[in-house]
Amino acid sequence: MSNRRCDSWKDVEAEVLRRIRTRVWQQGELIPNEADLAIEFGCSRSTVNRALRAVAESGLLERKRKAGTRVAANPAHKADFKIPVLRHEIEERKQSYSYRLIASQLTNPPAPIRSAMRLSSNARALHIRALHLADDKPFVYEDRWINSALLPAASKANFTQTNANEWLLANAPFTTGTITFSAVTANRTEAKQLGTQPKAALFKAERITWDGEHSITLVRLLYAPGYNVRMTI
Amino acid sequence: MSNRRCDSWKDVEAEVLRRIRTRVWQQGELIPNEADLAIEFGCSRSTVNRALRAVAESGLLERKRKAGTRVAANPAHKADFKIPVLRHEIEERKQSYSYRLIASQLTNPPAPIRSAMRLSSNARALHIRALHLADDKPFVYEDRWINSALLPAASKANFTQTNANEWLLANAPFTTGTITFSAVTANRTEAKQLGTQPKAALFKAERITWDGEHSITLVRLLYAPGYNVRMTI
DNA sequence: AAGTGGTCTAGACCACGCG
DNA sequence: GCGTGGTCTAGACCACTTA
Repeated sequence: MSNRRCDSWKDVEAEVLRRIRTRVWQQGELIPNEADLAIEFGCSRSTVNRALRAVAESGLLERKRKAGTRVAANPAHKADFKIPVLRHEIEERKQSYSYRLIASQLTNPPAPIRSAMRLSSNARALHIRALHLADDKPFVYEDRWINSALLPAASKANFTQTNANEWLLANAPFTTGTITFSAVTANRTEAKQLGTQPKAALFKAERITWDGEHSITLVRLLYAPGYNVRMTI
Repeated sequence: MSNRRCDSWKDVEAEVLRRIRTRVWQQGELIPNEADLAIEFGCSRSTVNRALRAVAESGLLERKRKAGTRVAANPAHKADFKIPVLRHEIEERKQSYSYRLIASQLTNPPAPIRSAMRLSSNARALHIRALHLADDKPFVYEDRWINSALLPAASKANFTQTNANEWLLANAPFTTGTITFSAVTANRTEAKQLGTQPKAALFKAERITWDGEHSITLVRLLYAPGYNVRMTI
């Protein structure tokens, strides 16, 4: 029982996970400190530390200096979500991707947009509407604003060929931001573009990205009926 | 330019991120190896390693043995999503949480459910329908199946007092699974329960969790109109 | 074959936060 | 105060992958 040799941090991690799952270590309970575990597992404290940190990151352990490490009382389930590039998402389904620009104009955004993007009241932004198609059927309706003060080149880009998302990936990568999912009812324009009935339930993803204090883009994506987002816990 | 002292791995990480953002290191470009960076930053290779691993986990760097480390060509934006416990989500909005059990019965699930949960055709499962309320207004309609073969205790649990999610957290923690978001149109029953109009667009979250090869629970949550899920990129 | 990241070690010091 | 986890170091060996 005592000589559980673990030669790598993954071994330690696996053994720790086993003890949590089988409740050798109960929920909320304090587990031995790193030094003792290092002795028990026959490895160095660094190795134990690496393993415990990994498990803690997944939410199953809570660690505090001096207080020690305990099994999470209610394990915060986390899911990891990778934001897909539309083209890839469609091609992964073995459908052909295409793209159609509907409109593109430099204009003063309405107040809610200005506010969300922290733009001054007289600022201008590039307003783009476009359609992404899978096998020539409407897949996503995109309504986007780009902060043209921050990205003047955007006004000159040709968005009939390149879609805005991919242009931004190449020209303004490495951003932070938030993404919001919700369900909305299609209005007449949206329904028409997506080829569905008005009042259809649509999945909506809204994303705003930042370069430090400056907003880069605010985009609303409306997905054709039947779409879903899947994440692994 | 050369003597960028970095005393901690967070310093190194910050400097690396700065170089990526300001394009000192271009997209797709190979960056110096760990040993060289350690010299440049005046720290040990372990410290550099720790920092680069952290950045790579966030998707901005791609690392391969022998091939070296390069700035990601198209930075896979990842978002981290923590699955909220309904009670906490509501209480964080400073609303009062309450819960109402609608029905609970042990029965043979329909084929799609059996298939998703990998249950045999004659298996029985606990079918629960319930309502979660915020300030006494319907917030979420829950339709859940619990694998009673795996969790016989569930059949005896009193789900009029404790909601199923919290019961499962206490009795079947540490699971894996998938979660799916979509938009649906409310049917008559759902609309009635949530106090909305039929055909309203509702946000739906469907989650299935596993204990190894055995399904534990399949739950469908329908949120009252206006709900959204937010994640940080 | 050789260079790169991946990992382990033993030891050290430190920062936090409980009592 | 003092035990805990957090981190850094210098050195070593290994595993993978490309050239």
